[in-house]
Amino acid sequence: MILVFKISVNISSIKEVRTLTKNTPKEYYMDIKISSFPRGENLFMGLFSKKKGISVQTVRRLPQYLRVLYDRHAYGRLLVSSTELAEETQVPPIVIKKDLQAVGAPSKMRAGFKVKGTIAAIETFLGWDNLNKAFLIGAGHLGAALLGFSGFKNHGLEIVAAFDTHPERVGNEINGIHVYHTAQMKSVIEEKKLQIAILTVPVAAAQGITDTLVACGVKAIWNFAPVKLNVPPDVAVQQEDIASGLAELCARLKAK
Amino acid sequence: MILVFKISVNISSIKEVRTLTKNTPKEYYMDIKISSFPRGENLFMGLFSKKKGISVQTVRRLPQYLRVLYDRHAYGRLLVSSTELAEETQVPPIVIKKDLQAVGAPSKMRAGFKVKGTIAAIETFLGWDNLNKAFLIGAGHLGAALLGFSGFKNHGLEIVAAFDTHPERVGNEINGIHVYHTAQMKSVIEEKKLQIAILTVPVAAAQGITDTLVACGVKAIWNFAPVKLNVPPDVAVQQEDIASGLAELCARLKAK
DNA sequence: AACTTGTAGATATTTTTATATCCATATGAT
DNA sequence: ATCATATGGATATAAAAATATCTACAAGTT
Repeated sequence: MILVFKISVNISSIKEVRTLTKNTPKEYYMDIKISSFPRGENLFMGLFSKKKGISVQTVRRLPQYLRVLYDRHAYGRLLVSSTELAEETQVPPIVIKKDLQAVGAPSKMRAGFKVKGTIAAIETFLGWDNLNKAFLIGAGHLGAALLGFSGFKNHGLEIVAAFDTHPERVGNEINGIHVYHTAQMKSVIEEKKLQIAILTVPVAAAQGITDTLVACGVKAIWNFAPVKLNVPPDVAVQQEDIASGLAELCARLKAK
Repeated sequence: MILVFKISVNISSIKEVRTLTKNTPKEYYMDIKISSFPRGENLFMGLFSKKKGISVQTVRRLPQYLRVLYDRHAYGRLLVSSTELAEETQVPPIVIKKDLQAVGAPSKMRAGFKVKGTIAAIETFLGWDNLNKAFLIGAGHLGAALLGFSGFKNHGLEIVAAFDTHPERVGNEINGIHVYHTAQMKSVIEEKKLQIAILTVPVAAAQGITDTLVACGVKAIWNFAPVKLNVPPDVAVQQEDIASGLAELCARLKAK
């Protein structure tokens, strides 16, 4: 059997072999790496197939799509195309297509994605189709802002308790959520079987409270304090850092 | 001149040529793509050199480093290694090293990065070494939280005015910042020559206010409303979306 | 003085993410 | 009925970002 290779190389990849003595005639070589395969007809297809998970970036974009989908659903629309979603979200249509395909959104050829099914697919993927009970620590301005945001109920999150140490805050209700003293945290967490914590306390208090949370068996912490928290590997920490966004804005502003 | 090529190929890349007639003997070929070059000695070095900008991810990490650096500086430390920064920030040391090299942070071989110089390099890069005047629209809970955050002055941002439409908010002072009525926005912006807007208004109002901002010549909008804003290309919009973080947390939680 | 070690510096490689291309198909227009 | 067209599906390519490797060096240790 004769194998005929069609090779096209970029001449700049040629390297001179280290000449040990001055009189040796020069030699050259280059390294070759295969990184792509002819479409479809490869003799050894499937050898390199590896299933991938869904990327973090995709996950972060899903809520945007969801908002548009809710809107279209409210208007009775049955289908929505990636092009249309792109106009609303300013995310490129190809990215949207791939994102939705990744979460298994149902579609109809040449027409678009099915609104209802796509909503369901995203909500299921994120676990937003049933409510998780969460609680908040630190009922200051930011904490109050989060407690006042009713949208969380559409996002699978129900904040059922808040904690603080300030005497003038303890005992209050914010948006119908009772503010307990932090000292009661352990008993309330265990009584209500809470697993998701929202941390909006000052930096100095964050790690100490985190240790308590971990001891209480909390499995997820949404941290708004600008410090990295030390937790055991089975606890998920989601870090929100306002300064990151500002830095990005400043860098973009400077670039102009 | 003789060129000697040393070629090593992965056999799975071989493809069969489409045989047009049944009797033609089979042929095979493969495509070759050069994607790496021998270290240092390439004959055509520099041909492909293209200077790259600093990545978005790097920019977003810079504030974290800055916090640790401020702390070390306060303790009188002169040098800090990427390893040490890694412990505090939980960012891999190699990433830190590359990030700091990218902004041109000064260092000392075998000892680490110079604390003072690195702070200066980051602050200069982000433009945080001199104050930009900003204003905030929407003095609700979230707005008040941002107005109350004194840390912005370390981040090159000085909020000098706030706007709202609620009668009970207009005329107040929050953390020393006066709340004007939104109707006065145009005149105050022009009088104080403001270019950076922080948008913490409800979704329904966001685009309308944005149009006004653009008309007033605002060049940067930090948007906390969960909608994409339509702006001309010369205006920078930085989108903060609380739901993205929540989605990421939920996905991580589900993966466990 | 010779050796060990931890670090930045430079580059290479891998992984992840985004974008492009091509195709089959369903829809609507002609 | 035929055709043009917009779309998802599948795949390929490119770009961005993370991670790994190797070297030179300076500071300590023996």
